[in-house]
Amino acid sequence: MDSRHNQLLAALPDADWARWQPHLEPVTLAYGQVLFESGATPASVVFPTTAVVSLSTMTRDGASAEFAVVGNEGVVGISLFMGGDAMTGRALVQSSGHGWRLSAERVHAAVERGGAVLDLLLRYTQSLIVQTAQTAACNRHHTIAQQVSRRLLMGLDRAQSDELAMTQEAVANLLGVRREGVTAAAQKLQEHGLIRYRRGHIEVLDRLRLEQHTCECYAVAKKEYQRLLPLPLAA
Amino acid sequence: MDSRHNQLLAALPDADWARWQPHLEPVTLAYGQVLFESGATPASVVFPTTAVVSLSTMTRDGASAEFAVVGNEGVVGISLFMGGDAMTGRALVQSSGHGWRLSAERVHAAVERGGAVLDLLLRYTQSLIVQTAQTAACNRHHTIAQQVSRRLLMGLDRAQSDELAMTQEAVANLLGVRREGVTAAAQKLQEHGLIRYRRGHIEVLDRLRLEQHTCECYAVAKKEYQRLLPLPLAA
DNA sequence: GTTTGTCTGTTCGACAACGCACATTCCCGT
DNA sequence: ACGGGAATGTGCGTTGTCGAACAGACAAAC
Repeated sequence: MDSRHNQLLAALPDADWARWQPHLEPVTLAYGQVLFESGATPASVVFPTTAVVSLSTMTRDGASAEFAVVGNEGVVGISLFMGGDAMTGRALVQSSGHGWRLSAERVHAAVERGGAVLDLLLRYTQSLIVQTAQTAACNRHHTIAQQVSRRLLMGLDRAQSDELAMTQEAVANLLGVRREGVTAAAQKLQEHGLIRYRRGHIEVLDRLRLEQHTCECYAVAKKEYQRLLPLPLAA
Repeated sequence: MDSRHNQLLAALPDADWARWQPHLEPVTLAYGQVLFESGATPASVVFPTTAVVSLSTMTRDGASAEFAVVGNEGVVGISLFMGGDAMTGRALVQSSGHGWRLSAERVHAAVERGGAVLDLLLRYTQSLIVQTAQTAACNRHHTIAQQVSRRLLMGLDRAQSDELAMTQEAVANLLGVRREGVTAAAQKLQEHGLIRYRRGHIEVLDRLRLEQHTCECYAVAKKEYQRLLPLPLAA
């Protein structure tokens, strides 16, 4: 598994890459694993390659709501370079896979050095803010069906195949809605031939029509990421 | 109006303050004014002193949802130091007042210089992320009454008095709910003696009980701000 | 003091999502 | 091959919010 399968790592200038590369440690992330707990100070950031991580806030009464998804396009643990060490919100592994870990110490050093690395991390953070803000609006205004579609597409962008290994209940927990609501939405999507699912697996058949079916929140977040972190950097 | 009535400016180390002070221009912000439009590149950041600014995302069909509030504790236009020049989301003046403007050029220079100034701006940005993420969860799980209370408290923290100059319809637009819902919530709050209102004015009578009535979202965001930007820095 | 426009109060039906209970179906491991 | 457990399907009644329409009531301007 190439380290540079993570797009942020891939976008590093050669000099910075050379500095980091010896200190990147491979990590295996398993579904359900709590990567960082709310309030804790992470010992390192994680650049996912094949794993997908979900960031969510918990409410007093036990409910939760995802506000961002991080896969091989990003990094988990931004609080380490934003200055406040502790995370707010929980980082939960949503899809098993791999990633690379870099110690807090190295991250801090990179921030002090500044330059292209810091610029990259900050740009990514801005895209994360946009994603979060868009999620807030989505939670307010859009139907469950739209949100399910959005979430599937976001998962797909970070997956290696057309198939997501997640149950409807898992989707419901992420969105913070009832499982039955997700079931109903999934049924409609399947009737229309946009997806096909079986216990714990959701396959996207017609990505284009799924995008049309979704609210704009998906496109807005994706577009903003592409604007802030254009792929040419990764080439 | 003291420049250092803005808490971020007040927290600057003397050396940095000396560098910035000659270049801060006073601005007057009027209710309803669009400070930054979505997609535009701001020419400067604004540090509010008495004004209050609301950050919101617009949906395709014209609805909107506020995801953060910025007053004298923060700065508007973070995209200028985060690297992507353009803002996503609209910055709307919610309460008339004053602030200080600093040109994009100076902001960029400060980022390159790094050090305490950058650290301060990044810490503030992290608190903004927390506020946004919490808003997302709040939109998902909490009732209109709770959200109205939360929003009143957030306005109060950034106001100079116990009275907020805003109509119920304005509150509804911010939250992205119907005006009638806000009316119902305000009535209950008034019955219980927590607030008193008349056309376009809302006075908070019992702040403590209002805080108890609200969801935790208010406290979470406030606490995180205080953790990341403790007041001693401002002394 | 009257007018005008804005703000607030109140109603109705409609609908999305909720909470709960339980039936069914499929996968997986032994 | 088959049983157990997890995942999905379905049916209630209930609640919260919406959309629209209109009545009253206040404040500022003329």
